[in-house]
Amino acid sequence: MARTAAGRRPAAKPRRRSAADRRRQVVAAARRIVLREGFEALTMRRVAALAGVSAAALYLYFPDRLSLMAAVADDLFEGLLAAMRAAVARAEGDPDPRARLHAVMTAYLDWGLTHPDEYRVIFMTPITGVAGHQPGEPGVPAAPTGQATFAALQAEVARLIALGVFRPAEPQVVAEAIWAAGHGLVSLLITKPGFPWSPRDRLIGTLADALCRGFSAG
Amino acid sequence: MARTAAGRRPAAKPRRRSAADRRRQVVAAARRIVLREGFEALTMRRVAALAGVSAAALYLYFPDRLSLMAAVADDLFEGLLAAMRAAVARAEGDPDPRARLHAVMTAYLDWGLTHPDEYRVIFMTPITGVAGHQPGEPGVPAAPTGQATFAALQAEVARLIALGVFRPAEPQVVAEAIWAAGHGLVSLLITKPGFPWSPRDRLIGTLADALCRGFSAG
DNA sequence: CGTTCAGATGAACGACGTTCATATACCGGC
DNA sequence: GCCGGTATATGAACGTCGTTCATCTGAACG
Repeated sequence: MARTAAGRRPAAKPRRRSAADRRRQVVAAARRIVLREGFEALTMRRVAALAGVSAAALYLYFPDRLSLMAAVADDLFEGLLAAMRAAVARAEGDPDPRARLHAVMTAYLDWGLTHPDEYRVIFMTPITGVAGHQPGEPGVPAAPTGQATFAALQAEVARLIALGVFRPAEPQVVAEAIWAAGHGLVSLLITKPGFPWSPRDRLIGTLADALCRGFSAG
Repeated sequence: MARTAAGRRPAAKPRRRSAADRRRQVVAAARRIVLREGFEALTMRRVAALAGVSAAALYLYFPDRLSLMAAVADDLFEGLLAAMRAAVARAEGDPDPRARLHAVMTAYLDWGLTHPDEYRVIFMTPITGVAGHQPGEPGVPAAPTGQATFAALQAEVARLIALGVFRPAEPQVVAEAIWAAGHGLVSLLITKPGFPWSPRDRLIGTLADALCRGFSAG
């Protein structure tokens, strides 16, 4: 009953707001919650309240909470993708081809560490029923923006291999390994802040250098 | 009201079990739940029921749910530590010093992938209030067994550096990077089972080889 | 104007973590 | 042997969560 005046029904052109628009509006509200109140506040009731809808209405657009979070993740992915693209563009003219990969990696790590709540939504949201889950049958549909982000990394790796800078290998596997290593660093720093970590800069540099060296030819 | 006959009050010798024993009993019940019903079932009420106590009684031994989970994590850590020790012992006589590290790494990865629920308790339990958390001020006390596990990895790295197999570096940083990379692989495979991953064996081998090569001298 | 029907709602359900007044069982002092 | 004090455990309760459902509403169509 809170703000029905604005939210209940847009009087004039009522059905001009399609279901897809409503969906977007809900996702936008959810994103605002993550940004302003953090990961823990990402709740169906909270999202509904901020979107000016009842909690039950969310289930008209998303079958359950995990699907909503998947949509939010896809939305938040754009921030990460933009940061990585910007880093690549910045390193565009660098003569060392490795610098591009290094830029992509550090951009990923920096973004994750400066946006921990968003990172948790995107990459650390647990999947229900891990034990009985079948790989290859996604419980939640994959996010297109996320696929684009991984594709960018994979393309970067493929280029390095084609140039002979990296030793011959399947770009897919190498990209997955690099992604996993970076994700491990970010997620561990987020999940275990009490561990006596070495300085972050040193940690990031050590891991990025080791991976570059490890995949390099020669 | 279910099984009060057996659980409500142990009539005969109630106080012969000291507080520490009670704590252990609760942790044992929690571990059984993780093993038999999975991570999602690790609930205060469920643990209490299996331990034959009321839910409120848990708060006599643990200030909150996260502290209970920390104790469970320390308990589960022994399984991982044993697996890693066994792998090291198996590779004891190998002439290649890198083989020991390789054994430790693959033991870690294998254990995590074959015990996803336990792995989630140990390494993927989210910390409350990430946003405002101060690194260095642990929200939950560190698990001694966990420290021992990391120390084993660090010692392995230090030995490789001392032997000149690895290039000179601080063992602490290198061990952290290796741990992070391995954790990333395990946690991503657990959290994103829908992603079109390369075969696990190939993934594990690629990452382990790249890290070994990346930190090696020469 | 009357009917139909998708869209939205409030209330409710069961489960969760956590708290609290209450009751019980033990233990030292008489 | 009894008694009061104290630690220990409890059931009930609070507020919140995800989710479901009968009900209502208001636009669209004849």
